Amino acid sequence: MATDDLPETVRASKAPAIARAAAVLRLLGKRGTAMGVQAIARELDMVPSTCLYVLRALVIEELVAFDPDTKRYALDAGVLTLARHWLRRDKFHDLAQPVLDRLSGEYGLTTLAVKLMGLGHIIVVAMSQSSQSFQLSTQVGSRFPALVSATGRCIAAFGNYSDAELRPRFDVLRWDEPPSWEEWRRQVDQAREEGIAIDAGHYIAGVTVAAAPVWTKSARPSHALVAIGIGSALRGEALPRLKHALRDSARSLSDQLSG
Amino acid sequence: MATDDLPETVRASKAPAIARAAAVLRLLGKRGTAMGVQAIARELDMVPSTCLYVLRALVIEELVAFDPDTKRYALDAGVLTLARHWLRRDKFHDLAQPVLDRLSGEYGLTTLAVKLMGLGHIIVVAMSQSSQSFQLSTQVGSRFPALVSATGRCIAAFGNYSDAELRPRFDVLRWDEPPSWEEWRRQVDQAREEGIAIDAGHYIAGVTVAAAPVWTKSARPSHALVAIGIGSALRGEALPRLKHALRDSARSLSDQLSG
DNA sequence: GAGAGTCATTCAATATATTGAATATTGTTC
DNA sequence: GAACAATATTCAATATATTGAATGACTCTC
Repeated sequence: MATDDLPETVRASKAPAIARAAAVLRLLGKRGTAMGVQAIARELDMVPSTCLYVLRALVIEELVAFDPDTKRYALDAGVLTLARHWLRRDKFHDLAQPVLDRLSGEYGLTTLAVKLMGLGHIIVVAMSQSSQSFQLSTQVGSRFPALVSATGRCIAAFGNYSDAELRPRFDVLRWDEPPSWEEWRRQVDQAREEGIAIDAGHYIAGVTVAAAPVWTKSARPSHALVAIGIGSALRGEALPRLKHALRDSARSLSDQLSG
Repeated sequence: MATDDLPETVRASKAPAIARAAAVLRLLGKRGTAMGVQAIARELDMVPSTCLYVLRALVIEELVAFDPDTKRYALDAGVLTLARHWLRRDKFHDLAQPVLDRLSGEYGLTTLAVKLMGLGHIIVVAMSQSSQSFQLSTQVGSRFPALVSATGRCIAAFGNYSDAELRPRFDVLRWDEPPSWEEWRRQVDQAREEGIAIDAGHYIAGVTVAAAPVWTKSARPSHALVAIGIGSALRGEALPRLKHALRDSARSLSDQLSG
């Protein structure tokens, strides 16, 4: 989920405490600073006493740290352990990392491997940056809206979504230089033909982004490889070569993951 | 917690669903492989239907991924996002990283920053390895028993725990070359005098580990800096110098964190 | 290709987590 | 330093999550 205000999420579920707990964790993550029971409860529309019990349970599980002096709650290191476990067994992460390193080194840019989480958002699961490229800094675990930038065109091109599903999501995106809906649709079509999507300075001015889909077995792509280059780095000859390399790498990964 | 079989954890709490959810997450993390409802329920002594509802809630929160084909559940990338948030605002992590990098480079060894979670265990929150050192590989998020190795002596020396608390924990530790209780107590005393703890090949044969405590404000140290060197790298002159450097760095971090 | 065994899933009854008002505690203002 | 305001926390009543038996779906065996 992403709503963070937990209206139907809680009501529908048979385990609402879990939805509340997750919302608390996300809130504490977003804020960063430690928060009191009341503040958390207000933010999430929870009853303070309920919030307290949720927090206590999370403290026991070491997902939340409690400072007895200030009576404030913050994320605890337990979340790190979970993340490490995830990274250890994710096949895609393992296979993608060396590919990213090679691409980064060869073309002198930043590369990402992302997991596509439907139409909601994507999550960066691996990253590699060339020593020469400026830190177009993104971290593993970062989330971005699904339809933005090159990855967004990739999802739209290969996800078989209807315009009715895409349009409302598209309309709320934030770009440096927003494309019109028609323009974007054309670029999506082109991405479908070429097997790779390009964002030429729309998402971030002066930055070119390329994204190639990776399939595991389902009808829709589950992941994508992304390359990010400062505009000048991908002028002329370089971009076509990169497109080939990225597309081939993505295909190769798809094969390995399906087999 | 850590028991993972959730006996009193669930019963005592006012939000048992959260304890169950955490246990499920840890189990899925430990196993790595995707699991079915029944298998998870059996492992954790849960009713299958309850387990199903817990899993569904976790899937909605994107902490668990569900494969509709195989009907198996596994950790999802959402845990990454939480971890990233934790790393972003943890003051200790931010301050410790450059210190670790400097120490690693200067002495050609692997350094860690760990968070001390009471007498149960410690969690690695930052790491730096010198290019020349062999990968004494440990990852951010790794957990170790609290009392083992140099960190263990550090905790025992500065934590003000009674022998009655320490002994049972000590007796179940696994070492390459286990020290006797008396021997260990002497080493703990020495650590208290010197302000830094050493494990000379006990935990892992041929590997010397040093750990210096970091205080934030409470009576007990909250973190520690750790240096790990292949035996020969810390013979003779090198070890005393490293001890000084590590202790000074830990002191300096303590000051910065308290201020 | 039928049958047994396992698995995921549903459903109504009950044990229980959630609620909000009341109390205790903390921090703040004059 | 006292009184206030805001917060954390407790507690019993109720709305509800948990339970386990029953159903449906699946896979493996002969």
